[in-house]
Amino acid sequence: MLGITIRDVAKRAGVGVGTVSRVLNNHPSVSAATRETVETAIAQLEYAPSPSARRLSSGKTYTIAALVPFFTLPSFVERLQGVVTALEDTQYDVVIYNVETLERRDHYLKTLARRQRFDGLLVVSLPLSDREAAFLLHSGLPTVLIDSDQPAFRRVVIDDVFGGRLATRHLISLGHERIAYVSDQLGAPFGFVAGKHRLEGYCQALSQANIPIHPDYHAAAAWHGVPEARQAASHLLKLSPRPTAIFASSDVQAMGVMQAAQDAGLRVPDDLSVIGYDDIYLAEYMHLTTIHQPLFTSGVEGVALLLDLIQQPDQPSSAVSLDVRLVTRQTTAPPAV
Amino acid sequence: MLGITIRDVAKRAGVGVGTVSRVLNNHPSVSAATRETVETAIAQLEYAPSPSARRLSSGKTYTIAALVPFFTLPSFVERLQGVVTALEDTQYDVVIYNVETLERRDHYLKTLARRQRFDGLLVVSLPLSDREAAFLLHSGLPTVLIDSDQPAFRRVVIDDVFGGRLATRHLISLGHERIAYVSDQLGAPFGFVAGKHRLEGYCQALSQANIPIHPDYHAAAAWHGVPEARQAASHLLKLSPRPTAIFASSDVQAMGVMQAAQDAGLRVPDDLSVIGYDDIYLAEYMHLTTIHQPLFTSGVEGVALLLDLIQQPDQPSSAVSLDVRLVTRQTTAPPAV
DNA sequence: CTGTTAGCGCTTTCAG
DNA sequence: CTGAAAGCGCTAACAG
Repeated sequence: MLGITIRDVAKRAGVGVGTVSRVLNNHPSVSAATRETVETAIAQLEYAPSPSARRLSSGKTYTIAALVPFFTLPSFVERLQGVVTALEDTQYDVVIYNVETLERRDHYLKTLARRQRFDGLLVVSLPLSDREAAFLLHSGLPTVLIDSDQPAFRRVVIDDVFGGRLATRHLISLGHERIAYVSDQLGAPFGFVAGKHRLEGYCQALSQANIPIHPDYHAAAAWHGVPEARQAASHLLKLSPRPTAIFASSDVQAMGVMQAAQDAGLRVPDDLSVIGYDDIYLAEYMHLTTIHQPLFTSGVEGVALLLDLIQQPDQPSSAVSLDVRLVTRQTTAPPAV
Repeated sequence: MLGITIRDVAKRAGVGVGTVSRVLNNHPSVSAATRETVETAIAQLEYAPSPSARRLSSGKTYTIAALVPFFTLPSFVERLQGVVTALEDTQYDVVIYNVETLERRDHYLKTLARRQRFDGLLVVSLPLSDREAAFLLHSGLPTVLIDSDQPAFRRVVIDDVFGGRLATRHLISLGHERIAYVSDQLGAPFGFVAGKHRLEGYCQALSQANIPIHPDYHAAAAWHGVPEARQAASHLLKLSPRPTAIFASSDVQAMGVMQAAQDAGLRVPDDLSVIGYDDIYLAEYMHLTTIHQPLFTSGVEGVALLLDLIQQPDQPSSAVSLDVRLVTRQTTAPPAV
């Protein structure tokens, strides 16, 4: 099995290497009989083609790269799982690059596009500056964006403004007026825009209901984690008048908010309503009311776009928009009277 | 930049391609002056060597494969993050294979070892049968096991029997005697042994404390998820006498247990103590008392072993054992009197 | 439909 | 210390 080459197979089958290559690649112009012979030889020899040789010769790598920020955050993991799963039945491998700092992002963006390391690139949830976008485009590496909205690319997008509106409207419909919002740093340092968009939706919903927007009711947590959101929410809960509901811009942050509520001796949803965003796997366990967005599916769709783009590189950019929806569980209720 | 080969660099620098290759690979026998010249040429031409060509020629792929079950379960993700992070500053890429069915496991095990697709393989948390072990060993692919204890391999192991003892002892020391255990199916279908080992430790601790082991107090959940553990725990909580404490064999399952407690109107830790296992990121948020095991670190250590093994393939098998420890939070307390 | 041949771009002896 | 040359194993014309 080791050291067996296409030449051995050719000899054994009594054909030329070209023919073996053709059956390997399902080329139509091989007679059934010949194909049969060759396949037998392949089986007998337990031959497996060398990926390296195939890559060099064909110029294709059968590998795509996925650039993912904060690998461990549940929402990114669920997207990534969609990617990995969608690629399972294809001939493509996926190599993962985890981005936790700006340096790494820049480093990867710069190096991944060089030479024929990959047939395609999937950028997950990472906003691209115009410069980076131009660079990638110019590099010729087929690239698809998931959860990132650069018009020059094929991409999978989610309407976070709408999601933010949905969340806030739900709270309003319950009778809340003092509604606070916990987000990340609104873009710094990676330029994530989801938090900003959800804020926008939040403001829209408030305005439409003629509820004044209270800047103090927006707290930006230092990071995307639980403890940071907890701290931000604690601050909010000390305000007077105290908000009766908090919209957290992610489910993970909603967990921090619920912790803060507990710290303050407030019961959810009796004393405080909490709504999250994402609907990660654990949200159900938390009984968390949240905005569901198709995380897994976004990965699957991204792969579909990319494979298509690899086949036909010169396609116009376009966006596939995925829907969000409200999932009502047990952390929201009408405000106490 | 595209289409620039080593030959162009050689011409530009006025040297042979061999010399360029040598500076590319930091071969010692290149004069400082020549190296300088070549490096300048490389920079001017913005040359980047073709990985495909390099692979074919050298027989090395600079890529390792990671086989991971249930990609999305937090404990596996944290191990994987250790792997990805440890590989960041090396020249190795990692491609991920997610295993959710026996078929996929067998498929991957069989195909990954064929030909020079990878320089090494990392098997995470997947027990290997003797047949599979023999197959991998025979294939010659350098393989390291993380959280799996096949003596024929280099591996990173965790003493789950000890961890189980630790958890149970903690409960006993608090005064509990009616201690139940929630696990997965004890091995089926993948043969995971962690649940079994933790059970063993549980039994040991009980015996040492002269507490009789009550078979009814062990419930095997249908899967590793929250709802399954919830159901298993619900069953336990209907027993009489009812257990005063439950040891869940993972933090995710502990969440299900806490849900079941809530369902039954029981307060944690007042009416029921709960201890988990793993200490995943969210455990702290849950205020969950648990057994900490070094998940991230196990990935890092596994990579170290593998890179070492790739350098020197003929090393004896050996195990690196990582420590577990008790982390006391707020879900355990003395039983109500 | 199929055999032959020329590379793909790099690494690595082998001389010198 | 360095240049020339022989592959690595496969794909893709090009003949036939």
